[in-house]
Amino acid sequence: MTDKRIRWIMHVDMDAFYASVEQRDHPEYRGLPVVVGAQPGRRGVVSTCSYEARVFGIRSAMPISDAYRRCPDAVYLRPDMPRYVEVSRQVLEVLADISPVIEQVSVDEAYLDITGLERLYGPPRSIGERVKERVRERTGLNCSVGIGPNRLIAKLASDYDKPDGLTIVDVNEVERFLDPMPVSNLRGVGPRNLKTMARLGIKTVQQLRALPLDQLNSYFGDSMGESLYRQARGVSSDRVGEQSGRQSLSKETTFNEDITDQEQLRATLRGLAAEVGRSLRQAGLKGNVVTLKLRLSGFETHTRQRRLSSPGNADATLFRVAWELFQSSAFVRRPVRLIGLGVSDWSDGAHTNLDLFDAVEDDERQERLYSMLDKATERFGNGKLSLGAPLGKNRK
DNA sequence: TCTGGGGTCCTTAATCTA
DNA sequence: TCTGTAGATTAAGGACCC
Repeated sequence: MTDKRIRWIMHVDMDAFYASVEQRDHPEYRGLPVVVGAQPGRRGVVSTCSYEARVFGIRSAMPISDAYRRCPDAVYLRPDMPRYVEVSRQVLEVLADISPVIEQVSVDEAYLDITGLERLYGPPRSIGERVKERVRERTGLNCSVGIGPNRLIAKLASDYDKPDGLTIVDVNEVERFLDPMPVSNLRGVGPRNLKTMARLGIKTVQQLRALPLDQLNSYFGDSMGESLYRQARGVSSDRVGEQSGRQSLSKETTFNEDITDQEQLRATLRGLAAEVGRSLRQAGLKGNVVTLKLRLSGFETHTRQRRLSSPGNADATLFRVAWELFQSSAFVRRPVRLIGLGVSDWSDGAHTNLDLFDAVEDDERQERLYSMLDKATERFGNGKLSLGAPLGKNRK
């Protein structure tokens, strides 16, 4: 039997998280516009900025050059992720003390299922106040809290009154809460879908709700159509803590100027392969698919991927495949703005003797082994080579 | 005009396979 | 053996999120 009780879901969102941590740790920054993100003068965007910086029109995801133009005297800082992760861990400890059903969705936000905690802590508002107070005591930082019957409403509620807000939406108030809201607040409504909405004359959730499902499907596709239909009615999952784990792992880098130098690209890709390889090994993961990402001048983006003959996480393997993808692409002589390397489709633990190759630490020797294998494959074909598990059959 | 990095999920077209 | 087809898988691109 499924539990049909109305649930109370809480969403906790740290206010201007990175910037607030910096202001907490550096009293001299308090009261000043603080911008955390790329270094001014280089390519990049704003990660987070303090509320003082927002007065100048600076926002997350804004090009750093734009932010600098708006406020050259702001404090510009590079993100210090290890410190933010540490503070995030402290916040999570506080939340775990309140409810055992908890799900961290990013470094600065989390969902809690607080259903049934009323007997312990009082009504939802008291629980929200308790969370805010405890987080402030433990970290010295403010957060915004939203509480509602499901994840969507909780999240919109925490956004509703920022910073330092606490918004509770009862199940009977959901539609009234949603009605005046701009559709851009809904999940999946970015610049593109917003344009389509504008063409249809839809600005608010109330207007969106007037559209029948088949019409939404025809404008936005079946999947997005259904999602919008449900969101407009305040319908969403109330499950907390069912994370599916990571699906891919990648590293990428943007050059300060577009480059064509093959040696520099090769060296960068080798570095990325080493970083991805290290992260994979730390996580105990091996992937079946290697993806090369290229962004050319003009922001033209392409990916090329190849399935490995056996799951891998060795630096040299990742580099070799990615470099081959690059060289066999039509982009070899084009100026490159960004290059990235990713790995996905985790193996279920199947092993082949190719693992022996991957275990060879010396990159040059490993590449020689692989080139010998490639030549042998050319001459005899995969089927004739005895390499343990059948090649290309390691899929789930 | 300018658009990072690291992800997820969806759509579509091409290709493989029963 | 050839051919057509439907469904699954793969590859690429894109929208979006934090």
